[in-house]
Amino acid sequence: MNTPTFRNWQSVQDEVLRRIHSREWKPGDLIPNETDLAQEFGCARTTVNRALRSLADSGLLDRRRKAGTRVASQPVAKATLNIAVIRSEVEERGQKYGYQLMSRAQAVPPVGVSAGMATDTGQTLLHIRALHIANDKPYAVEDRWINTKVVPDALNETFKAVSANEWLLTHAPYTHGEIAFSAASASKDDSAVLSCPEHSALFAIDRVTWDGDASVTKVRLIFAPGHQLRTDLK
Amino acid sequence: MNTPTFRNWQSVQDEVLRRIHSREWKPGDLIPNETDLAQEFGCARTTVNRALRSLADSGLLDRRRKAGTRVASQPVAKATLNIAVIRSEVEERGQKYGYQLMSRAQAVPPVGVSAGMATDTGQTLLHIRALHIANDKPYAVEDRWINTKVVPDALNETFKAVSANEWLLTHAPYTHGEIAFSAASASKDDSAVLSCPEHSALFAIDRVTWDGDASVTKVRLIFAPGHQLRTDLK
DNA sequence: AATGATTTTATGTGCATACATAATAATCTG
DNA sequence: CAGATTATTATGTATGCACATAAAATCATT
Repeated sequence: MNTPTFRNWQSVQDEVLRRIHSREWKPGDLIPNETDLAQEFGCARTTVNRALRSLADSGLLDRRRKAGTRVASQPVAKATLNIAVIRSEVEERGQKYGYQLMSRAQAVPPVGVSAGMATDTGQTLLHIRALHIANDKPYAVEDRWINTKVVPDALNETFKAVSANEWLLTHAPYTHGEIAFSAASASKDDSAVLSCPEHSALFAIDRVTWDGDASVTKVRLIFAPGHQLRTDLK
Repeated sequence: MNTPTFRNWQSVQDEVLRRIHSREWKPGDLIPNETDLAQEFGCARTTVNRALRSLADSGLLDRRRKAGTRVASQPVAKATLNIAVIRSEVEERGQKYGYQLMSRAQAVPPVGVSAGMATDTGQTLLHIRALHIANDKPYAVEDRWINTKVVPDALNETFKAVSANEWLLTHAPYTHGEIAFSAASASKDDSAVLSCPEHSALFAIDRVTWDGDASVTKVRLIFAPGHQLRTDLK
């Protein structure tokens, strides 16, 4: 009986996955090199490379030049979160989106913020507080500082109709950023805005984005009780 | 003056990124097709393809056959979380890892669990509760149900020395899973184990993994107060 | 004008080949 | 024998070419 041929990289990937999964290739095992696999599968090495590279990207294989390819002994599960605009996020749940600006002011931020944004301690930033609403119920509070040295146009925007969350995406490009997820206890203010008991456990996202070595914005999103951030695991 | 040539896909990618970032190509814009870019950059179309495909993977470009490639109008930021074994997670922070099994029993789970795992309502599962410790302080509580129909070997394992978190990774492969992050209020039990006030806001991770259409395990991890899950944004 | 068939076009992929690069293994040298 | 040098090897990538495929655009037909 002959080995069937694998004509495309997807099917090669599937076969490799099958072998890993069936424990034919166990975690930590060295698998055959690309040339041998190509011969076995009846395809070009390029095709095998594509399949294996993709699996390595997703953390299932460890590859090193000369050392070869082995099945990851601790397959690091990678969960990819799509951080979308809040309006899209709400609408994707089939809910009606609403938005309300709570405050907008230029101010010198607390040191925690200026430190996180690497701005001068005395530098004035634009401070926005707003509420995102889903089906007429509070969804999340946005507390944001904008570096107007980097995004001067923000000063001409009222943020009454369009949220800073959305406006910045299309008006202020960024090169990279950091994001952190945590749990926060509802402050008196939070509880009032989100209409929940004080000290409720709330899900929080903190994010800072950068344009090169200058910070663009720092935002904290605090979600209404019960909020979950979910995704698939591969 | 001549356009410099871009000899590898990384530099092509960098150049494309530069153009997007400099707003030469704005969100929503259609960019030149691969053939034209290849000519402009002085490289093969394959190379351009590699660069653009990679950018599309990371969500910065939208590509459709015949329709062409355009800059994503709402660049969905993708945050990739590496969900590692807790021990590695702790050790990577330079802290000493400790582990303690709290309970291990076969039991019929509450309906919430059997529903989430799609097991029969009456089916007995293996229930593990354990504490993960960092620098001698409580780090996270693990509350786990294991489907012994899928992983019978788990019945022969005491989980006294090795955590289920770790054991399962090397002994029970999975094909896919779901993961959710949320905030939880500390129960009386949680607060005792994690030595924190009752009703503290705690960060929680819920995860279910599957082997084909059978669930392998369902776990809830509740972290000590102040825990953050952080990653870079691209 | 609505419908359906056909053409065109941009991306998607496979292959053979060549060379680059990193990391290990083997060898040489003082 | 330690340390430096060189060879070997597996992956990484660039290229030209061919063909596949999805989807938009066009044309033909009713």
